[in-house]
Amino acid sequence: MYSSELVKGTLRTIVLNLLKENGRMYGYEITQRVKELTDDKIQITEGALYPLLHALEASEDLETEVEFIGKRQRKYYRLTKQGKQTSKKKIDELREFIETLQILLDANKGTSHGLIN
Amino acid sequence: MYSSELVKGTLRTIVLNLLKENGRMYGYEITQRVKELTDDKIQITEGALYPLLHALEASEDLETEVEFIGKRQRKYYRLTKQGKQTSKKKIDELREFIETLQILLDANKGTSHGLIN
DNA sequence: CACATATACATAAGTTTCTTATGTATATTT
DNA sequence: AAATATACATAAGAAACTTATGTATATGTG
Repeated sequence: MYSSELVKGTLRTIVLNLLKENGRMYGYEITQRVKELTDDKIQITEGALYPLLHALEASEDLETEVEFIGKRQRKYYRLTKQGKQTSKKKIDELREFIETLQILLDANKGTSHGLIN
Repeated sequence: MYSSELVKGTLRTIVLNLLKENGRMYGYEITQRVKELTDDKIQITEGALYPLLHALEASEDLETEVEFIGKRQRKYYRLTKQGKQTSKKKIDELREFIETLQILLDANKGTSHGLIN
């Protein structure tokens, strides 16, 4: 499990990316998919996910349709047209950010500093 | 510039890594170094940095020595023995987290989903 | 068939960690 | 001399979580 501060900033992008790749998903499915894909290393809590989904719906990046499995309700989310743009922007930003982080982490490697320990 | 939510979770690790690579640095120097290394894409604000440095000193991951350049004070920070362990742990965690993110971002690429748009 | 676990949603209080604003002071450049 | 850069610091407010709690249906197990 990663420290929660790390996951914090990337949750929104992770969700947008999943929806981009999968067309539509419901909340519980998202939590399970992330668990699977990350081998339990990232676990999205419901208290973080549901408010985020509601916010993305309110900003019109997501739209919903409710279905019933027996008597139990499922709320499916999918990207709106605007949401597809948002998701692309966020995903590109995250990829660039990762590159920048790697530059930072590798800076000064190969100098006399930091080689011991 | 990256959205602040992205930078949020990584600030502590970035600072610990810089100190690991550079031996000792003072606050203002850290802000400038990060600006340089990231080509202005990450700018650490003083309101974020100084409280963080104080917290890392309180937790005994950092120790300080004050020097004077003329009449102006500089407060140098360096990793303690414990801080070196903390920094290694945090840096390793960040590297792993980046790998996990890349798995997530590349999941489902190559299926029929997500190829259009 | 009772009980535990899994599925599925939701919200609220509290915490952490930043942003934004402000303050103080010295040094350098124009 | 005035603006900008260097150098520290703190405080109020905002954002985005965690943790706890609540409701309800469905499924597996001894």
